[in-house]
Amino acid sequence: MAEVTPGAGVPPRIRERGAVREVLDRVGDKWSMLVIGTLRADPLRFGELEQATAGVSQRMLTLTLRRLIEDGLVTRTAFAEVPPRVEYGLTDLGRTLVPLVMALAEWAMAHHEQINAHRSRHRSGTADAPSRP
Amino acid sequence: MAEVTPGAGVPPRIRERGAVREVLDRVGDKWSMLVIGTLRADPLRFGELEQATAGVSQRMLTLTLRRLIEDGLVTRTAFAEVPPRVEYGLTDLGRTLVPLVMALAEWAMAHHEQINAHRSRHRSGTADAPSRP
DNA sequence: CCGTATCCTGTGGGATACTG
DNA sequence: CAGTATCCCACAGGATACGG
Repeated sequence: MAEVTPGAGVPPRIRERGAVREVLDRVGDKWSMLVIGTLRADPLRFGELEQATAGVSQRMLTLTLRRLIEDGLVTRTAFAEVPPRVEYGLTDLGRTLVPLVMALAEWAMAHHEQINAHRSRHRSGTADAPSRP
Repeated sequence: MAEVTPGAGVPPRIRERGAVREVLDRVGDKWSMLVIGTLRADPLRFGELEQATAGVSQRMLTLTLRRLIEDGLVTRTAFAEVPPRVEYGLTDLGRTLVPLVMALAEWAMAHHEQINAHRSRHRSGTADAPSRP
């Protein structure tokens, strides 16, 4: 982590916190990461993206894409054809996020069962928490 | 649940998607990642956590911690003293998330300026998007 | 000191219908 | 096909006040 950066008077912990908050506000929503992961291989059309990202509404897909385009993570290419065709793909910047998305996916697949188990245990019995808040 | 079993009828892409959605629903909120990152070194008391996680309200810190405890990512240890003392720390499972948080932090610090620049450009001029949706 | 309870607001996000 | 517009609800999350 860039401790070398001349942070002047700002402690690195604070800068890190702000940065994490920023990135979470941007890609921590319900669909951004999923869209980026879906586009990791090659560009897709709107409809393809809609199908691939099962469960997303047109509205949210549009909004998500707009935000990602504004942030410079995704490109939008409209072909002047009939019927109209639009393709979305990752920018170089967007591609730098792909490893993180994949890491997140791997972590999730590796541990979500364990998490669900632990959660269920708490929900039902609360068998092992004597000092329950 | 037998990951060794080849995904029967379910394509791996789908499982991955579901897992990503799940993990994002759990740690993709406003404070969870931040709390985990803050606890990465050693356990902290409630008040310390509140100060370290600048901007969090008591309510949200409580709720966030409860969810993390339920999911088995964080431990809560209450010492029967006067005045009362409570310490929160990461479980082994929680610790497996730390590298991801750090990676996210590094990505954010490396690219947030570029993102902000791109966003500003779009907000003001929209100088380079002829076919604006 | 460590929370919980209550109230209140903004907004994320779904459903649906319409346009170019 | 690729969106936009509108309505509406649920809930994340802040402020404040109170309990153990």
